[in-house]
Amino acid sequence: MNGKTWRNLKEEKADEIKTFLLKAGGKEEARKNPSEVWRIRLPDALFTYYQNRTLYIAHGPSEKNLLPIYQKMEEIAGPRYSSPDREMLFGLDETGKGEIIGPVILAGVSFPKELFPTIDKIVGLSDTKRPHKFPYWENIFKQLSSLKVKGFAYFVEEISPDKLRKENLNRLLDKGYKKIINFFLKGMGEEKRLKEYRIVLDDYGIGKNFRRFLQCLQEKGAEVIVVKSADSEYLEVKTAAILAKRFRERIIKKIKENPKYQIAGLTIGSGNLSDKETKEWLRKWKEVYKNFPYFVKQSFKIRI
DNA sequence: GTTAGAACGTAATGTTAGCG
DNA sequence: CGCTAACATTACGTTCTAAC
Repeated sequence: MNGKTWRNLKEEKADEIKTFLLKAGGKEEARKNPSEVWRIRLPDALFTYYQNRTLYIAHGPSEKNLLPIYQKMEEIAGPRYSSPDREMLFGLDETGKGEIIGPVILAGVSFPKELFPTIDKIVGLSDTKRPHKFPYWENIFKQLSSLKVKGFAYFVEEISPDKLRKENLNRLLDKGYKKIINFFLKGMGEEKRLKEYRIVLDDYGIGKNFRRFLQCLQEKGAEVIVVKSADSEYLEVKTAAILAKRFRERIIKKIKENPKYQIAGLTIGSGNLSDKETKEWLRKWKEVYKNFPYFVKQSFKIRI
């Protein structure tokens, strides 16, 4: 079973979608959980609407028959993301802040607004709020990469655990994002083109200097948006989040598969401290080798 | 297999009581 | 009066559980 999630779907819109699904041959089934509002089954697909306004779609291996239904649903509910109001969209996001293993990865993506519907199809319904195996991220990444010829571009920055030990995380994020933006500015040639851009990033606690830099971009004509949980509102930020995730997962995978970094049958696990395998690996590694390898964040103040 | 929600981790930053 | 330690809040995460 494959799943897709549609978040922040308003009650009225959900009602309209329900009516439409029933008309399209769906059969309403009994709620199986107090958090559910309704569930409707179509051939090879189950639509469940939850009280927190999430519509979850569980479907079989082929979703070809569902495409017209998705299309109709979008017509009813409107776009899930803030519509493109500029020619070019530019989103930034990071991943790996809360993990003890591996770097923090920053990503920036830019694409022309014409690609918005295409990218929406690729990442719009993808489920990024829970863990997935590497091929899940890789598959999305490959689809996005194929859009390079049509103007999709990305840049990735890495903050190593070593850097994190010496400097404030948020200031490193400031620097990393600035670097990414400058790289793009160079790529676009003329700053005049800033007028075509909408730049969106998450509010992680931006520093004064970087804020000034962003202000400067705004004065030069760019639309700059800094908001909390930007990835659920802006497609360009969600796309950047996926890219960051893919690059981080690739690094984690390489470490995990390296026999040099396995001990007593243990791998590094997910890299998060709440992962029992990660914690056990850290304990064992310290016991045997005393010092940790380069990819362990010494900045974390925990005793193992 | 899914959800919601809480528990459990980190870092950074905002707030405030109280000490010298 | 100013500084600082302690507490609270807000981000980022994963995992567990009850309910299907």
